[in-house]
Amino acid sequence: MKSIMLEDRWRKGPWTPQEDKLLAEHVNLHGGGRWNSVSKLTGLRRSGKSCRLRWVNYLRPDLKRGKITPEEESIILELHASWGNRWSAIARSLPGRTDNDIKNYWRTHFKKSTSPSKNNVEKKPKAQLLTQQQDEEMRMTMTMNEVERVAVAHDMQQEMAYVYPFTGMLQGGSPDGSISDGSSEEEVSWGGLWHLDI
DNA sequence: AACCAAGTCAACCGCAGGGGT
DNA sequence: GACCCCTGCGGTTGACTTGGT
Repeated sequence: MKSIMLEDRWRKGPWTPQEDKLLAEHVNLHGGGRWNSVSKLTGLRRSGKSCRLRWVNYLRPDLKRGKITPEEESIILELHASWGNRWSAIARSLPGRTDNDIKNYWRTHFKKSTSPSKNNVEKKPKAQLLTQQQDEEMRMTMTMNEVERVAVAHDMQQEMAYVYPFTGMLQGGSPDGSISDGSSEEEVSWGGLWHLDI
């Protein structure tokens, strides 16, 4: 019985706009981290893990939406060749993209056609991976060709365009003072899936 | 128009590592 | 030093969408 109640403690499945709003407001007020306390402080019936994932993969204001560009794709290819499936590390080199984005992209675009390079990517102690990662990051910044530099600069511009509407919402609410009134374009990107009540 | 396969994406799970006690 | 808790990561799954027949 008790285990059933414990399992029942956390809600699962797609997030509702209300939950998103609560989480975004909480992170806006208190910052990220301490995810396990989020449910207590907000009343959300979501695990800390779930909250963190939702924030990182969807609500974060600096997220870039839309398709992976050819420039980003080439960066992914290069970094994956060096690092293998270190998605979070690769994501750090692609501002606005999450490890989940990249992982999904890789799976759908490359996994079938090319077997991932496993050079340098055998299981290694984390510390070793970190040093290698730092080396690679250094190398990336030094060897990034001109096309990629332009691409990154371009991405930064695009990113700003994405960021501001969202940060505006998160930091002070949307111009009309609400997360969504259901009529804004934002509502579209907030997902048609979620129009279900808790 | 209906069906099916492939593609896409959000979310969950299990594990490992780090920090605090 | 051992233990516990929290966080982050990578793998996987399942629902939904899109495109082809």
